Amino acid sequence: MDAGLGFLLARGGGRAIRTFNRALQPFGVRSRHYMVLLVAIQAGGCSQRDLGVALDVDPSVVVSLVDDLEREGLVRRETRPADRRTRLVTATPAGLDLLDRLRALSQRVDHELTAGLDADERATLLSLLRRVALG
Amino acid sequence: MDAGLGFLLARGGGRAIRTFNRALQPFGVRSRHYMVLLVAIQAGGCSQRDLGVALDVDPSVVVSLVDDLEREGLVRRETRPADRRTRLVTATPAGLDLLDRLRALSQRVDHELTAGLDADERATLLSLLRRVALG
DNA sequence: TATTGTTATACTCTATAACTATA
DNA sequence: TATAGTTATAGAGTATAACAATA
Repeated sequence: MDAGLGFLLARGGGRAIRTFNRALQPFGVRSRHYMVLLVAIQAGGCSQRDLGVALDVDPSVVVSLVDDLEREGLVRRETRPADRRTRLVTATPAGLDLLDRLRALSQRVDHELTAGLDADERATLLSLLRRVALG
Repeated sequence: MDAGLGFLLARGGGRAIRTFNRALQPFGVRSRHYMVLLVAIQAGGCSQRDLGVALDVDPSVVVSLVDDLEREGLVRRETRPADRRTRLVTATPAGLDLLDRLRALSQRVDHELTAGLDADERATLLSLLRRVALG
């Protein structure tokens, strides 16, 4: 099929999300929850606004994702005295523990998605995607 | 950010769909309608089942996409005497005409999405994506 | 029995606007 | 006034199951 680049991106992205979500099912979270956990932990605590920027989603979406994670005891919202508008999202020990396992899972899924590529090709794709998907 | 390949694919795909849909707005269709038109015309008529396979979507989704296009007079459903279960989706002259314009639009959007890449890099990305997104 | 298309339904995702509390 | 977070809502996308017509 004479598919354009945008179509291939969209289709590959859909496939990536579905595959990862299926793999995440036993853990009771979905791919976006994983991303929130990942960003919050890597930053050592992160405002919801910054989470929205990092994930490229609306602040209102961040609210419900953090709600879900908080309900599961995986993150906490802390109010910072410096600016009492912002809520600093930090991981609990349970959140840190879960992220460790999900990181490995994420790598397995990435590998499965690119099963047809060798290591060099995978690295090339990753670097090109970074320049297209971010910024 | 330490983003995995799946995350970058998902994010790039989302960006591609949103950008293309915005560009398509004046034409009254969305990206999936474009894909249906494209596949149906390239195949010179296509069953709904095959459209679903080509687009990687459920048959029930194809129904509503073809409904939309038929309502706009862009495609027709023909019953084939050979197998009266299948509906052959073919483009009308108006559909062919629209596709011509949308093809150019799609190329512009693809170019915009990969604005940071040179021609070689764009070709490499396209070929790698084909192997990841299809099959 | 199996397949094509259809309908119905529920859930997720996306996008927007309006509101609150703080600055 | 502007910003961070929240709530509400509508529209689009996704996933499933059940059904009719036909093979």
